[in-house]
Amino acid sequence: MTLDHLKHMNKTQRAAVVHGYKAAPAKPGRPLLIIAGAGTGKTETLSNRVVHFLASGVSPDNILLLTFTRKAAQEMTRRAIATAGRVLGANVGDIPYSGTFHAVGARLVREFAEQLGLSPNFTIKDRGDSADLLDMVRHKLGFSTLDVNFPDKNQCLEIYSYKINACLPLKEVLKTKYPTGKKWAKQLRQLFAEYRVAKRKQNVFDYDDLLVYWVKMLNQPDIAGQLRTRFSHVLVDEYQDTNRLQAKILFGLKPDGRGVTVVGDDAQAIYSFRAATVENILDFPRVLPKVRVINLEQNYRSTNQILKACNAVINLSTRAFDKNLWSDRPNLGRPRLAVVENDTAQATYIANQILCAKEEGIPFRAQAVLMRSSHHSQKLEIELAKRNIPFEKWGGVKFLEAAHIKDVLSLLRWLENSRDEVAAMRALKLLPGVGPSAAMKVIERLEGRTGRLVLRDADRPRGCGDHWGQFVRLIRRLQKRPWKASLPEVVKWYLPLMKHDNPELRSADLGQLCIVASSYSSREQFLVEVTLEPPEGAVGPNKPGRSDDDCLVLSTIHSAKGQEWDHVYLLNAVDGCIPSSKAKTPAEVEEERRLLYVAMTRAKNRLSLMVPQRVFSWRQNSSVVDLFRRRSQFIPRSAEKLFVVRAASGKPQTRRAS
DNA sequence: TCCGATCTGTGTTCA
DNA sequence: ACAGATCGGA
Repeated sequence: MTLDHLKHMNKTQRAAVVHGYKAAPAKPGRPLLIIAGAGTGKTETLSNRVVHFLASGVSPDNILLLTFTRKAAQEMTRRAIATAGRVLGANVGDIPYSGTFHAVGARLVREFAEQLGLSPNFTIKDRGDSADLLDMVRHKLGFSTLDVNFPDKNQCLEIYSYKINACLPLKEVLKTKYPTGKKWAKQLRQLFAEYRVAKRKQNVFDYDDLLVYWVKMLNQPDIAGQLRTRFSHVLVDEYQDTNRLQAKILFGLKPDGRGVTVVGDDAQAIYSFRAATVENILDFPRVLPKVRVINLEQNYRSTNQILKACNAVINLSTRAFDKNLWSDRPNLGRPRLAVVENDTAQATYIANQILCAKEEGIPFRAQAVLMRSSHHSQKLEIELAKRNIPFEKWGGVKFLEAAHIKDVLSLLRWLENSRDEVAAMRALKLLPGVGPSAAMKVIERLEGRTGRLVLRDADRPRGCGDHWGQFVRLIRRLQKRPWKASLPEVVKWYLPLMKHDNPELRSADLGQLCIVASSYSSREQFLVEVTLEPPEGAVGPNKPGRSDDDCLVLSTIHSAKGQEWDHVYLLNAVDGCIPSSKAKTPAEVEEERRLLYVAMTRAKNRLSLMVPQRVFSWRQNSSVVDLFRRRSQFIPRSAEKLFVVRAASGKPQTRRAS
C-alpha cells in the first residue's frame, strides 16, 4: 500500500496513523496513546488512522470509533468517510459503529436486549424526564415531605449519576462531592434502589443505563465474546474526558489493549461534572505497559502570538507538566483584552467587530463567540438580531427541553410505551383541572393493563369535564391513523390548552417540530433519535432547520471543543463568569482554567477576550443589579504583555449586515 | 384534599 | 425563564 496520501502530514502524525499497521493485512496491534495538544491535527490524524485501517482491509463493521459529543462524532465520521472516498477511490458508505458512547451503547443494548433479559423496545429518558421519574419515586417514598433540605430531584439525579459514572459507592460520593447530602445516605440509597425498580417496570432507560448495560454485556461471556470479535479496532477520542464507567467499557472490550487507540490532552479536561477523570489518560501507560505513546506538539491552527498567550494561561496551572505547543504560523497581532463598560457595550463592540471583519472578507461562519454559560449571550443575541447578523447557537436550552415541546412529546411517548409513567403524568396534567394527584389516580388505575394504551370513560378524573372525552378520542384517533398525521393533530389539540407564556413563539416552535418529525418514518424511530440525536438549535428566533450558509456561531466553551475559527471572541472573561462563581474547590478552579485554555486555543488568527467591568445580574427581587467585575484571575498582570489591552467603547452603531 | 394562580428565588457545562 | 413554595377557593 502506498502512503502518498499521508504526505501532507508531519512525521509524528504519520507515525500515529500507521502505528502497528505498516503492512496489510492489518491485525490489531499494540495499544496506542496519542497525546494531542490543541490544534495539532488530532482529528486529521485519527480519521486518517481509520482510513488506514480500511485501506489495510479492515471492514468498517469491525471499527468502533467513540467520541464524546455528538458534534465531534459527526465531524470525525464525516472526515473519515470523505478521506476514505478520496484515498481508496471507493465509497465506504458508513462506519456503523461511530458515535458517542451513549449512541453506540443504545444500539448495542437494543441489539442484545433479549439476551440481557430486557425488552428491546425500551425508551430512553433525557435528563429532565429521569429527574421527574426520580421525583415520582421520591414522592411515593414520602421523602418529599421529609425535610426541606432533602436534595431536590435534580440534585438527587446528579448524585445518582455521579455515583454510577464514577463507579463509586454512594458513601464515597457523598463524602467527597455532596457533603450536604451525607445525612440522607440511607434515604438516598433506598430512593436509588426504587428508582432502578421503576425504570425496569416501566421499560425505560436513562442515559447512564446505556453505559451500565454495555458493561453488563461485557460481563456476560457469550455477548462479550461476540463484541470482542466484532470490534477488532477501537478508537476513543477525547480520552481525558472519559469516566471510569467508560474506561470499564474500553477495557471490557479490549482487555489486553490490542487494537486500541486513544487520543486526548490532559490540558483540555473539562468534564469532571460528568465524573470524567483525567487519571484515565494519565494512567493509561501504567495499565497497559506495552502502549506506544506519541506526542503531537506542532500546532497548525493558531498564530504564535495566540499560542504564547494560551501557553501562559495553562502553565500557571498547578499541573505537573508544562504544555508547550509551538507554531510557525505568521503573526497577525497579539490577542486582545477588550475592556468595556458593561455587557451592553460588550454586545455592541462584538457586533461592530464582526461586521468589520466581514467587510474585510472574513465570513460570519469563520467567526465565533464563546461563553462559559449559555445565558451570557442574551444581550448579544438581541444585538445580533437588531443588526441582522445571522447566527446559530450551540449549547444552552435545547429545543427538545423546552416545556411546550416536552408537553406534546409526552403524548407520543405515552402512546409508544403505555407503562411510561413520566410521560403519562405530563400528558394528563395538560388537561384542565387535572393536577399531580388526579393524574396519579388515573395512572394507578391503569396499572396492570398491559400493552396498548386504553383509556375509558370510567377513568375520568373528576373536575376535568368534557376535556376527558376529547382526550380519549384524540388518543384513539392517534392509534388508528398513520403516524405522519399524529403530531399536527396533537398540536392542534394542545395549543388551546397551553399555559405557558409567549404562545406565538411556542406555537411556531411546534410547527417546526411537526416539520422535523415528518421526515421520520415511524413514531418509534422519531422518539428514539430525538433523545440521543436531537435536531440542532435552540428555541426562539433561531430555529432548527434555518438554512443560512453564512452564519455566525455562538457557543458554550464545552460545545466548542474540537472546533476552530478564524476569529474568536470570548464573552465575560471576568471572575465570577470564568472561573464560574460555582467553582469552589481548587480542583474545580483548575478546571475553569482549562476551560479558558480550551476557549483561547479555538482561535486561528484573531482572539479577543472581553472584559466588561460590570455585568448585569437579574438577582435581587425584580430590580436589576449590576455587579462590578474584575478581569479573570487566570490572566494576571504578568501575562498582560502577551495581549493588547484596550479600553474599547461599545459605541452604539446602527450599521447592519447587508 | 386538590388545583391553579401568584409569589419568590435562583440560575454551568453534556449525552 | 422556570421550579418550588404559598395560599385562596372549590
